[in-house]
Amino acid sequence: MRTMNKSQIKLISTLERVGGFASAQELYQLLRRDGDGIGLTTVYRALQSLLDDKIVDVLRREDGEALYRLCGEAHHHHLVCRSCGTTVEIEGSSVERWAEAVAKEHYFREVGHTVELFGLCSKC
Amino acid sequence: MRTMNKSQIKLISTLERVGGFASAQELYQLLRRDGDGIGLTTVYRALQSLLDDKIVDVLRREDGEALYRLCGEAHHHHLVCRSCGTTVEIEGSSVERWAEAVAKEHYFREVGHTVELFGLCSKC
DNA sequence: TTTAATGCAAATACTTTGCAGGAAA
DNA sequence: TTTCCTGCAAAGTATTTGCATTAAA
Repeated sequence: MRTMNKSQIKLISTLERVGGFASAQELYQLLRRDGDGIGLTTVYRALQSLLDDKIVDVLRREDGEALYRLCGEAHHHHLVCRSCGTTVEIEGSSVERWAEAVAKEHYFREVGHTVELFGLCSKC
Repeated sequence: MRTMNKSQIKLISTLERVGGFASAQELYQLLRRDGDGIGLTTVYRALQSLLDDKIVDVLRREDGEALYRLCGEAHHHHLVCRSCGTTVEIEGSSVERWAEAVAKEHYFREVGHTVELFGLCSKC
């Protein structure tokens, strides 16, 4: 069985609290605000472990910053407003199947995909 | 009409030569290899202008580095080997339609999308 | 004691900015 | 001259790593 240390557990519960996805820097700020004396390095290292153990997923914001979220829930993608940041979760089963097919066609293995939509929401 | 300076033109032709997408750092290296004395700053600034003028598109590599490519050509996506970097261009008309539909459904405007597949190619 | 976890500081890598010199109009 | 372009150096941001200390087993 997997071992899981305190920092990793803290990060998991913070990610649960956040509900969606958050960057390492944001998670760090949230924990510090809660009075936790955790260091930034530890946050990065714990996220890396969680990533290796496939407990969290990573994707990139438009500015290149890494965003982490818990896996396990139905895999979905996001429609993000590039002005105010509003995020809508979207379903993408058809995309999933398409990605699989393309990978197979080109003899690629272990294929993951990045599908994110960015635009302006109705308010912006 | 849009003005376009020498650096911007150099970058456009380099991007044409590359055929696909390339990072600012890569474009800089390519130009230097050709004996061009261009500076990295200028590469970044020219790319930013081309981006503002919607001459180029930007997407993110898995490690967060920005990749630029010319717009206008048939819009397609890529299947990238995360080990050796081999890139296969893939067609994605179904994805295009899906993205459009999702955007409309949520009243989003000016929606662009990022769809990239990363995996291991047959050689790796 | 032996191993794993932590934090600080330093190092990386990409990108942006301030500023002064140079080219172009 | 006046405006735009350029590059160097410095600053900024996210992330990683070396190392010594501490906590845990």
